[in-house]
Amino acid sequence: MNNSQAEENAYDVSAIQDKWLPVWDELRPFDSAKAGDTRPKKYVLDMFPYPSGDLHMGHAEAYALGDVIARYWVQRGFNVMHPIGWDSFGLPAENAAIKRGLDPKGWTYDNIAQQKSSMRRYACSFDWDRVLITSDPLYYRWNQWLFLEFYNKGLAYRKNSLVNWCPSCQTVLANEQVVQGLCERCDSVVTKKALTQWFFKVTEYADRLLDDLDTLEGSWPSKVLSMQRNWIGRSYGADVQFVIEGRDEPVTVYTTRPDTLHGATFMVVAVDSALASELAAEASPEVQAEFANYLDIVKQSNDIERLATDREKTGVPLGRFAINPVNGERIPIWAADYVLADYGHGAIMAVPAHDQRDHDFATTFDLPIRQVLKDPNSSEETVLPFVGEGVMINSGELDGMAKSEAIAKIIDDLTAKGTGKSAKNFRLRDWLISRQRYWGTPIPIIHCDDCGEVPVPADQLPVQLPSAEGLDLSPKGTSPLGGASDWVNVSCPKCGKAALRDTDTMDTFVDSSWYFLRFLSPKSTEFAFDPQAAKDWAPVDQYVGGVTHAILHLLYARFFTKVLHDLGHVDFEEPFTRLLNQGMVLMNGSAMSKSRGNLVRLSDQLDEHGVDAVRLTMAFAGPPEDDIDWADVSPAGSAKFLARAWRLANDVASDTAVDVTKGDKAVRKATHTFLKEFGSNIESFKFNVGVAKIMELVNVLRKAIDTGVGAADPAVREGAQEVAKALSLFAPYTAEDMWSLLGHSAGVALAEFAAVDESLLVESSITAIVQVDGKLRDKFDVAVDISAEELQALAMASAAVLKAIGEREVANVIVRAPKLVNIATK
RNA sequence: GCCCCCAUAUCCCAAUGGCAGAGGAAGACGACUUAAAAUCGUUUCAGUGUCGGUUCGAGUCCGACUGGGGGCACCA
Repeated sequence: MNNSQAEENAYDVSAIQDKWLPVWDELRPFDSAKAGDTRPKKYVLDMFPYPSGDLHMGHAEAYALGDVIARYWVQRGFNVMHPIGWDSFGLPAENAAIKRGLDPKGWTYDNIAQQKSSMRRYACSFDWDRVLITSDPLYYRWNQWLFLEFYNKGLAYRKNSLVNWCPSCQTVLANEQVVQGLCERCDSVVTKKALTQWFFKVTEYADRLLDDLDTLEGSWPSKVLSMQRNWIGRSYGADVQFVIEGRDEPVTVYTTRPDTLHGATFMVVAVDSALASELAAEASPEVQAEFANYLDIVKQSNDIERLATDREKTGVPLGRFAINPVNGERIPIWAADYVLADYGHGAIMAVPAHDQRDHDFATTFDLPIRQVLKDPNSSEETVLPFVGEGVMINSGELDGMAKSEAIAKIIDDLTAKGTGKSAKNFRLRDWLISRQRYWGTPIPIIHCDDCGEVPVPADQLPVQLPSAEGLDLSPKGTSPLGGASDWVNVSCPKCGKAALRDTDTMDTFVDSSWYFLRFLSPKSTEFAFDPQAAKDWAPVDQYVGGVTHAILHLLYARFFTKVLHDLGHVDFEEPFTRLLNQGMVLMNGSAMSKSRGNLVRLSDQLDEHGVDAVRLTMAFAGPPEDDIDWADVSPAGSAKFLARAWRLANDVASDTAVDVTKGDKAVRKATHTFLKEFGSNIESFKFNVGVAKIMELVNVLRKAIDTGVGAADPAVREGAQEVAKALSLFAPYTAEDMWSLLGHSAGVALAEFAAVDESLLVESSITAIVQVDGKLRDKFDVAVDISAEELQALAMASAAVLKAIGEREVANVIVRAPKLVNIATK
């Protein structure tokens, strides 16, 4: 193209990008803290990124979709807070630093700068005055403050227990970070190690975390709700006490099936529990030796082996006996690894006739099996184990009862005798938060020989991370901070004697559990977050992020919010009112990730198609929660459409001052039909449908210009303006340039949509359809206010309809005036 | 093993229980062009995974099945 006229009329992606970025930097359309802003407030939040490199296709999708929502509400007249930050502590920075011999800090902040610059180019509608970086002392100081708030409430505590240990990362892991027995980060087989570690008492909030999910029904994806429910895993049953021969204290077991108590023929305790060791210690030397040997074998196995479903049951008898409280029967006690030490009481009553695992165990070791339920629907002998609903047998006065009746009765009896009570248990465990690594928030506790655990006084916060210089960061099972002797050795805040800092750092999920509150006042040195700002803005109205965080992050953030509520810091109990989970971006069916290689590079896509086309493609590909296979979509097609839309603005031949209400009615109707539907499409996350509606309107306007009312008709200007505004959600550069071509000053992102003129949408006639037995037989135009009788008469007069009815007798006529008549025949 | 979600044209996807097609991609044809690209226009393409049920009427609701995806899983 060498003709200057043609150049002026060409849609030039990179020129448009270069033109508008600096203008926006000046205009700052997304500042949310302007003095005197009276617009209603809305808080839209995208999950903040981990700065592991430049932005990738996954970020591009997430931020494109978050932007659609944030920009939409701005153009609906809201003051939208849409902040961004970086979740910048964590192992990848540390591992990269070790590999390259760099400070994790340098690597992290370089990546942040890179991502920030890419976000600017990507035209994210972030409020750049509200940035936070979790590895800044300004931020993590408040992690420490929160830790101490939790500590003072008894919600942060240290205990020695068997914990998940990743031998490769050389650190402990939370339960949530162990996936199928593997480390979620490096896929190493996780082992168990007895260590003294810090925990947050999530279990104290288990009931509320579960019950309050009901309040999110309809506002969060049902998938996330069910994943959280599964994870918390509440079950109801009973605690039952068994007297142990030769032991003063009885042993309590938890069961969900107290109705089967008469069928308990042995007891099993977790081999790695303190109870098992204690019981074995009083047994014969042979038993002790056998037990010790078995415990050794179990300790050497890992979860992968332990969880293998087809594995044969193992265990050893402890030579001890328990007394069944309902029938006085003497039953043997075994130790086995299929019973978990940290669930319930680490001991079970085994009912082999009605539990698959107990049945397997009894079969393996030839233990007695007693049936106490029979299948009421089968006259034949019940196949054991029978776990369905049945009728009680062999159970004394319970005989003949149904399950629920028997459960109620036995709990009453046990309670009366003081040998049991109803109980519930959770799958959820307390959250292990200490990590033996460098790049994280130091735990603000000092250990003193005399005073024990001493919290760092509030006025001494933050406990700053010492410089990585001179520290050996390589994983060795204890925190690298232990090597910073100047840092570790302090005097006790209580007694002044020599004491040591806690050298562990916090799980980075602590950082992300409350960051949405920090955005309210990200620079405050006075508060973690400004309480007044929390009243004004929080909770988050719309949260956007990947389903990968369905359990971990979202559960922890909910927990934090509830604790903060109970501590009086916030007046709400759920952090995220609405949640949108976007899918993943795939290439030919494969996930793109750092470990598997980024099959498609975002920067290449942006260079090739432009920012707008990539963003539009993300929104148009399909429902946001579905995965996008990049091989199935067409960013080139998006670019083509954007050029087509842009040319409309270029073609409009009327003035900004023109009275659009004088425009062509049919074109105006198309525009206002669009306006009516577009908003609800966006609000219900049907972005793909919203884009299709824009395309439809563009097609109408194209036709109007080329072969219809012409480029000068005011209705064409009106339509083109609304196209520019709507396109601003998806393709901000193109939209801004269109807005400029249409004669407006910069800032289409702040231009509110026109109000729908309902009078344009009123139809005078409509196409009525006539079905015979549900099949379409005729259609004709009728007045919208036609009566049912008239419409039926018209339908019955139709030759096509009469032919379809033929000789049959009409049984029923359904009339839904003015749209439909259905004639049912016999 | 238990629980949840999904299945529409060659592909990606639309369709308050009421005409299966909004939109896009790919394909074909035409206009413009010396030609191509770009652009504009026209156009082809399925009865909705299978079986059964509810209904005047089912892609949509219910049940079973098949296929795909996801969650939980030795949690007593």
